[in-house]
Amino acid sequence: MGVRGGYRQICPVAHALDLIGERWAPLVIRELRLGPRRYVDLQRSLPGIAPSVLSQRLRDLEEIGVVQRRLLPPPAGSRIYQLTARGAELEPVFNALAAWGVRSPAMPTTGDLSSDAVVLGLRTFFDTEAEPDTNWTASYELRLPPEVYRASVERGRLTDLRRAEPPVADVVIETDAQALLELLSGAETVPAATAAGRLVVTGDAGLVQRLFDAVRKPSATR
Amino acid sequence: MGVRGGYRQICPVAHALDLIGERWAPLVIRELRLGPRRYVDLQRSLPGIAPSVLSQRLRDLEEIGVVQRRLLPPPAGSRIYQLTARGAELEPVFNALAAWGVRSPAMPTTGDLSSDAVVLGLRTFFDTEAEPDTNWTASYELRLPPEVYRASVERGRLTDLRRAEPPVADVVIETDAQALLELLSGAETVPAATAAGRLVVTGDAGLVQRLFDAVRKPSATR
DNA sequence: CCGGATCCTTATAGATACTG
DNA sequence: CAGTATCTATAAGGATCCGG
Repeated sequence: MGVRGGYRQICPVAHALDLIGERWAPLVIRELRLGPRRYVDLQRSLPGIAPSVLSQRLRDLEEIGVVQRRLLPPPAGSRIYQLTARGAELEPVFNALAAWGVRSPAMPTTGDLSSDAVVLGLRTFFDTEAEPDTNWTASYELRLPPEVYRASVERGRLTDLRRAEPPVADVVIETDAQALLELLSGAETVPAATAAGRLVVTGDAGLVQRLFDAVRKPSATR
Repeated sequence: MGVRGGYRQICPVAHALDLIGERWAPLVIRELRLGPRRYVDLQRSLPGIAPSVLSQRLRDLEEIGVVQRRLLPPPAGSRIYQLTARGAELEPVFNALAAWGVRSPAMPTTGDLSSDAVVLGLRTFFDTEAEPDTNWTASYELRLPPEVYRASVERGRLTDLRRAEPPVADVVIETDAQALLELLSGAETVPAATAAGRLVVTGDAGLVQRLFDAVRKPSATR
C-alpha cells in the first residue's frame, strides 16, 4: 500500500492518495491515459525514474486494479501495461489537476517535454464550453516521432484521442512536442511553422487550424 | 520545491504535483478547506505527521501561494493558516479525488476519522444533479465537538459550509464524526441516532433529514 | 499551552550495474 | 526487453526539548 502504510484515515481523499499518491505513480498513470505502453516506453517517458521504482509502482497499480498487465499477441509478444476501467475513471482528477497546474505562475518552461504531455493538454483543454460546431467532423493523425496519435472530432466534439499504430485519417500532422506546444499556446502559427519545416500537414490545413483553435486554457472559474 | 527537486517536466500535471503532491501536503490543504486552522489543530487532525514535516509543508505551501499565514487580532493573537484564493481553486481537484476514492472497494472503515473529512464529504457529495428544491432554505449549525460548522442551503443549493465560531442558525445538529458518517451513508437513521443519544437536534428535525438525504455518492460517470 | 526546532532512526527514492 | 540487486542519498516518523 501507499507511503509508509498510508495515512490511515477514513477519508476518500486520503484513501485515493494512499492508492495513487506516491511519487511517480500519477505520472505512470498519465502515460497510460493515451493507450498501452511497454516498460521501456514508460522509462523513456519518465526520465529520472529508477527501474526499481517503476517496477514497484506498476506492481502496486496492478494490485489496486488501476493498471492491467497484458501480453501482446505473437509475433510481438511484448508485455504491455494499460489502464483498467477503474484507472480510466481517474480522468476527472487529472483534468482538474492539469487545469490548476497550467495556471501556475511557476509553471516550468524548461525540462523534459513528453509528447504525451502535450497531446494530453490538447485533450484536456479542448474547448467544451462554447457550443460545438456541428459541421466539424474529421479524423487526425498526429505524428510526434516516434509517437503516433489519432484524434477524432465529431460534430465539434473531441470524441477520441489516443496513441495509435494503424494510421488512417483525413489529415496527417507531423511535428514535434515543442512545436506542438507552441502551436497550441499561440506562440507559433501554422504558416510560420510550416515554412520553418517544423510542421508538415498532409491534407486540409484548415482542419488543422480549427483543431488548434479549439484548445483554450481554463480561466479561474473551473 | 517538490520532492527531490520535482519531476522536471513541462507538464501541468507534473507541475501541480511538484507544488502540492508531496506527502501530507494535500491533507494539510484538505484541513484548510473548511476554514483557517492553527498549527496544533492541524497536528491533531493529522495524526502521524511529524512536527518538522508540518512546518516544512506550511512553509512550502505559503511560498507557492496556496496557504497564507495570519495573526488573529488580540486578545487571541494566535497564528493561523488559511487557504489563499489560489488554494481554494484546488476545490475541483479534491472533489474529483474524493469522488474516485469513495468508490474504492478498499476504502478503509477503520482508522482516524476527522470531523473535517466527514463534513467535507457532505459538501462534496451534496447532490447537485437533481433539480434543486427552491422551497428549501435553511442554515444549519453542525456541532462535532470540539468542532463547529455552519452550513447554508439556499433554495436547494448548498451555498456555504465551513468551520464557524459564531453559532447562529435555524437548526443545531450535535453529534460526532462517526455517527454523522453513518447518517450520511444511510447506515443510521435520524430517529434511531436520536434515541441512542448519538444525535441531538435543536430545531426542525425535518430540515435535518432533508440535509442528510441530499448527500449522494457519485456513480461511475463523474 | 502554543509554535515550532533538534536529534536520531528507519523507509524510500536515485543511480548504476547486472541478469533471465 | 524486462526487469532485479546493490549501494548511497534524502526525507519521513517519532520523541524530546525549548523559547515566547
